[in-house]
Amino acid sequence: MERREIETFLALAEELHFGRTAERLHVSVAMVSKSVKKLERAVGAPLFDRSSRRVALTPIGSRLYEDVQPAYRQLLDGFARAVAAGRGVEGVLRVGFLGTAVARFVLEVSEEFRIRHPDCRVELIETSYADVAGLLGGDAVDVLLLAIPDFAPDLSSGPVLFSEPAVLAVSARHPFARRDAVSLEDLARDKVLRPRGLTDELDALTVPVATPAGRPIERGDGFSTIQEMLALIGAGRGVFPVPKHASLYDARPDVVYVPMTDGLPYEWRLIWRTAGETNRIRAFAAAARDFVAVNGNPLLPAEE
Amino acid sequence: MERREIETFLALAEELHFGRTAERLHVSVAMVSKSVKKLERAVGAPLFDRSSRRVALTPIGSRLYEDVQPAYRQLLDGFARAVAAGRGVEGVLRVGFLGTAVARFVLEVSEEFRIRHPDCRVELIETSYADVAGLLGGDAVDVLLLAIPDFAPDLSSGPVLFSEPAVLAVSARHPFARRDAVSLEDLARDKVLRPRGLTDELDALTVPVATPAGRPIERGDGFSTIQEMLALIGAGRGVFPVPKHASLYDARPDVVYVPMTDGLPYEWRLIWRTAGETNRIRAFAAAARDFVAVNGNPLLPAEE
DNA sequence: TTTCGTTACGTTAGTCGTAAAGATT
DNA sequence: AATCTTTACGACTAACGTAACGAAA
Repeated sequence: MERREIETFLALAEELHFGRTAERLHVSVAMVSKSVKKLERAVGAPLFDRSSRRVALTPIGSRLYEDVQPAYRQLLDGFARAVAAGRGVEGVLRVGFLGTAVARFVLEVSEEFRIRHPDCRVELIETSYADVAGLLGGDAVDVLLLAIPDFAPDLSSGPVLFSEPAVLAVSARHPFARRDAVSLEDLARDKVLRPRGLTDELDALTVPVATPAGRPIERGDGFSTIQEMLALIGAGRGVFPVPKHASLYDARPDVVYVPMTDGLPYEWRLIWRTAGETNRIRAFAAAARDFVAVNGNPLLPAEE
Repeated sequence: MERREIETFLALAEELHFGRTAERLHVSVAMVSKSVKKLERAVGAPLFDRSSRRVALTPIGSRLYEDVQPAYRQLLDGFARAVAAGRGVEGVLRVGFLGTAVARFVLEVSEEFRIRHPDCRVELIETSYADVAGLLGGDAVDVLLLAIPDFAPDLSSGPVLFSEPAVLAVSARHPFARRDAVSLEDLARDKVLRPRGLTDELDALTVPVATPAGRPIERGDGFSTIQEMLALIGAGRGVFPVPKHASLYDARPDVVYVPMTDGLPYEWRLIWRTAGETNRIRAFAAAARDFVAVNGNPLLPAEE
């Protein structure tokens, strides 16, 4: 009972003519004959009553058709649905991002993506630090724009889309506020705020746990949103390294952004579950790659 | 989406382990890997999230399983039903016969058949001449015990089970009644009764339409049952050739059976629709063949 | 180091189309 | 004679297992 035999049986049961069946299936007439014969051999009884003038279903063949036709249809439907979800660039793609600033980038890439693939709707989902791991693991978003390198073995990431130096957000009254630059080493002199809900591992990837010289970098209050973080900074409760674009998008009188000399650069890339990779994701990643190839870092002024 | 791929997918979705899946399907682990990969390639997305330590369904894989599992089950059920109807010797076999005398033979063969195939019920259906063509053509019986050679191109027949000479049933007051024998030539001197509902072709096969010398053999009144035929004979309304065993089983004072010198012998065999041939039929034919090989003609006294 | 999934490769079996044959009207 | 199904045969593909390899704990 192979797929080809079933398809041949169903087609012949409908056409009742070997020639037309062969044409419909794009195979030779000989193959139709052989496939039917093989199925009949497997069943142990003729399925068609045929002469060179007439082709008709036997009672057993008729019963088999009634049973198999809907089941096979259902099978094809299920398969088609899986293909649409996997290969087809249609349906819905859920793109997560972190912070309102990058929303602009995601929006512009989505615009390009929508032009290329009009059948695929894009849902933009702003997420908090706490959800970074949860969202991807829990199948709440398909792809996430992050500046954190691969942090889990079952995740894949696209190429670096754009890179930014780190700046340190400090209170306007903080001693650092008057300096031209700070280094990682300086982080040991204050407390670094901590995004709430992040695993220790992820937190360490965002901000090192020790300075290059080996001094521990202490963690301070937790926060859930960017705004909350900035409020804590303004109140002098600690410092936090952010990508440079934040100095443009999140300017506040009580917060100063000081360039970091040796902070890890923020390398933005798309991240998705390896096991959940689909054509939609590949297409979105391609659109993002192509977008930055033309426009460069969309969050910072073009460099001369 | 081949059968093997579907089975592998379903088995792996249930086992979540390549080794056990391979064992269950009696294939190598390599084949499981390749089949799954091929299906994933066709779908365009991973169906399993797997490492050397863990195998889990992806959302797309999970959805595909939900869709495919019941459909495939239904497909197998339909196929199994066809196999049971065709290859399996189980279910019901409807055996038709003509005249109560041969019922004894059919009964004894059924007895043997039942011993060989306890899962198959046998239904005995006595039929009238009128139904011979209709019963077989209309799927009312599966196999029929007849003494008429192949009369339709889409019918098959087994070997001759037993053979009997023809005798002519005549009225006890008929001139033939005192003769030791009659010939086909004599049939032109009276009217031959005609089974009702028989096609001309079938009627001609039962009783020739002309004598060897070319004189027409006229047909008389019609009858539907053997008893009716005998009543007409007794009343002197005509004659009718019957197999010799009728002289033993249907003896009546007003009817005399005269041996025919050149009548076609009655060659009893099983007949069935070629397109409806099943293992049940083959098995019943085999039982009948074996029965007569041991017992000879069960309707006549054993010859010395 | 063990367990488990993947890749490589050579053998084997089966698929397929062309063309000739057989059957039916 | 024309139409339609079946059989024969040769080229080719892919299915399969063994064994080596790679990754994970």
